[in-house]
Amino acid sequence: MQVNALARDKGPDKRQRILDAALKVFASRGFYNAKVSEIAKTAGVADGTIYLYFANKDDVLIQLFEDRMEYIISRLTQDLSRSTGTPLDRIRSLIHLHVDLATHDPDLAEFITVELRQSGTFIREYENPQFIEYLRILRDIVVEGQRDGYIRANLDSRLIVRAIFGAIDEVLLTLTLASRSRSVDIRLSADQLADLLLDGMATRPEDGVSQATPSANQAPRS
Amino acid sequence: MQVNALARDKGPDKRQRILDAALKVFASRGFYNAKVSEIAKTAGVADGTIYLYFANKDDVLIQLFEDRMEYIISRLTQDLSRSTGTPLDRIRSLIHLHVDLATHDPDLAEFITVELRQSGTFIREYENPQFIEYLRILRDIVVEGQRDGYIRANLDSRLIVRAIFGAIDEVLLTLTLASRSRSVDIRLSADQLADLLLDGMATRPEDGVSQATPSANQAPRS
Amino acid sequence: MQVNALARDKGPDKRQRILDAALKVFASRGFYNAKVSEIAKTAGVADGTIYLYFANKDDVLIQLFEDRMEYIISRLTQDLSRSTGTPLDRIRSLIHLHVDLATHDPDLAEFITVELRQSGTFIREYENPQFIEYLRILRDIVVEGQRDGYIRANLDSRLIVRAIFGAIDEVLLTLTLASRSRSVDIRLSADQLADLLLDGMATRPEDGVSQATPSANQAPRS
Amino acid sequence: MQVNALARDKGPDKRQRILDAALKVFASRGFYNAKVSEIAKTAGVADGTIYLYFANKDDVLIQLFEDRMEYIISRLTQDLSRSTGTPLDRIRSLIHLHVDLATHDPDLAEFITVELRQSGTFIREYENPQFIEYLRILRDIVVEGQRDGYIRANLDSRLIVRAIFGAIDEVLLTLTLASRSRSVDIRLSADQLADLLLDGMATRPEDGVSQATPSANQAPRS
DNA sequence: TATGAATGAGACTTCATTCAT
DNA sequence: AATGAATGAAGTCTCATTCAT
Repeated sequence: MQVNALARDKGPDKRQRILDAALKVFASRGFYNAKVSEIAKTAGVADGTIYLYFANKDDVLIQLFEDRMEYIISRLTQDLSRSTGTPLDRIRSLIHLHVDLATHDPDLAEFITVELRQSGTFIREYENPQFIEYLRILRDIVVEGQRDGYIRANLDSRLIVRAIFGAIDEVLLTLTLASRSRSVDIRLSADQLADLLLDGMATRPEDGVSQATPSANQAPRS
Repeated sequence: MQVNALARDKGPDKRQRILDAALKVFASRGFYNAKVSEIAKTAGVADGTIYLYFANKDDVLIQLFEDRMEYIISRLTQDLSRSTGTPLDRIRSLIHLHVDLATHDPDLAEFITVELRQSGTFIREYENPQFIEYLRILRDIVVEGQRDGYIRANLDSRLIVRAIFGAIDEVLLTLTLASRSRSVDIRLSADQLADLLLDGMATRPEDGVSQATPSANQAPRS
Repeated sequence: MQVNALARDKGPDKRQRILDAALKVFASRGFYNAKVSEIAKTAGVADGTIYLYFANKDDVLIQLFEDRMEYIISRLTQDLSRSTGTPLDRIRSLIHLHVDLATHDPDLAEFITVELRQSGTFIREYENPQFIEYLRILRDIVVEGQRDGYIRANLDSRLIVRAIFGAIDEVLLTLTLASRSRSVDIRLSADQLADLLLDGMATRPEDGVSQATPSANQAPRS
Repeated sequence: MQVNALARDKGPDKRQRILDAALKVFASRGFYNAKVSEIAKTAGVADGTIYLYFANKDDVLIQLFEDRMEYIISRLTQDLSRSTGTPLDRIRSLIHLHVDLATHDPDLAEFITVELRQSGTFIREYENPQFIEYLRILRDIVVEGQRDGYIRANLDSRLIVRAIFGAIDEVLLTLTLASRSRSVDIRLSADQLADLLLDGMATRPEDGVSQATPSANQAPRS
């Protein structure tokens, strides 16, 4: 009788199918150029069906955000809980996770990267709780790192967090767009990005004449 | 210089008045929610007049980009030519310039920050030459810095450039949105951001006692 | 009698439950703003069930009309057969019956009053046989009254019928809408309305100083 | 420059053309079945043009009401100011006016007759000020007539007003619909309706065998 | 050049109706 | 007989763009 509970009759749940389709369409056209009818066609449902699961087009965007951010956060939480390293190690993990996610799901990367910006302008009142949660997780690591002496305490933790996020975000956007044409060594990029953010771009005395290899750049743990 | 301060009725240039109006409207509503008629009203011209200077709404966006990026690049070129320091100093200057610009023209900051992202999706074929030029300038500094040993050569220069831009961009977005409510010490942020990108967030041996952290907590490195 | 008082789950008759629900919804929203799904919910059935009993939404309206008009006509026939008075007395009875019905079932009053008008425009081809029957009954009384000298024969009987109906209809609409807010003495209104239609509003010689009481107004008084 | 003031460039004002078209379409299809595009086509304008003059479809209905009721009220006021007779004479004038109007503009008659009912349900919050004004004018006459002994004071003036309006309204609706097929002597109907409402339908002693002529029925005769 | 009323394509959304279960 | 998720036709309304003045 009640097919609501599990609802796995036709593929992986119609709501999920619609969200998947929306991700694809939003990523390729952008939210405003995406037509509801195109999402419907991509999802293999009728136009009206979308309105059985979502209040309107905006709501599709919002729920898609929440759905994907939730997934990202759960993956992040998993990875971090497994990580036994220093806060710096964990930030490196976080960067790798992002790069991995973007590699496996370029649409998601582009979507998050492009549309997240608009959410400031688009729906000013929408507070985007999942993204705030994401920033909070990252900030907790930074604060812990500052407390324990791994991270410079004279830097504002919120600024660090934003800088990290911005750098990752932009690099991912570039890589994603680039990888659509030519292949890029994304894993290498992750390491370099982590090096840059953790150790800075300036050379150091101990770097010697011929700069150290990436691995050698890591916080000295001899 | 900006002449929109006076903006007499038959203003300095109708085209410029329209661009100024577009900046204001795009910043507050976003490109897609901005109505041509609102730009016209803000500029004090008739709707049709806009089409005497611009091919269409997209073209207003593009020309606004070019106009503002040109201005930014010219400011940047000036600042850099004046600067006699190392490439690292010049990057620090660049960061300060951005923060200054954003402080003086929050609309511009929000516009660039938000709409630039879309230009990837929005007009895929539009190559955004001014932005490319901007990245080129920054990259030249980085490459020079790597050649002269100021910047770690094992980092991909394009990645460095993107990371710098992403970090600045995100921090500016945050600061701009935040400053609309509460006042923020933006100049301090510029310095910290430069410290972070140039020197990294990890503490170093030579950081010594000065750091405000419990020295005992510092990453064990013996 | 109305059985919707109890309306057990497998109620008296699903068709009747739907009609009762439709009356409620049509009265409160009007036919065009009423949603089939709302009727279904009110009736406690599934949307699709309605189409087992009715061809479409229009058909619900039509059958509801016929159902209620049939009821009104049967009540009317009863009352009139019981009445031994003159045609004028019977018209007075008819007016009272209407006012009584409207008092006991405001939804019905509003529904008939508002939606009947549309049936002229709405479904031009629908002849509304029950309403025609209603008018025929009223007309028979009038014609009889004219034949027997109770009613002025120089007035067109169809016009009299329409005028009576129109006056009742409008007064009921007003009373119904008004009574939803404040309480109104509806029975008194029925008497006055009958006085007006039967004896006219102009004073008469015999009315004397203190106008005649309603009961004294009854004709004939030769 | 400003063509707004007079705006008589293209026929009798575009707003008026749209209202005229709306009247025609609403009368023939009813409000809910009327399509905005049909109004536009009938008016000879583009769909979008309608939204330059009206906020939405509902607004067209409301403004049409106000426009036409204003016209009716102005005609009514003229006629009544010219009339030197008793309140009863003036009510007779009012009835004649209505019948004349309906004769000359059947669409208007049908529109007012059918759609006015819905305005109770349709837009409950809309108070329909013009109609209220109309009722007020009629009621003033009735109250004056009661004060001066022409109209029976034991009848509630509001009820009289509603009964008069209802009777006129219904008779007009019938006549209008009927006259679309066969020709009807409408002027005669006006007289008879006035006789009925003013003097009632019951015969009177003085009516004698061959009922009194309309003119002889006029009050007062004390 | 400038205007701004007018245009009309096209998007979102609703909801009566269907049909597989 | 009953369900209610799904359908998709169709309507309202927006707004970039045009063009007669």
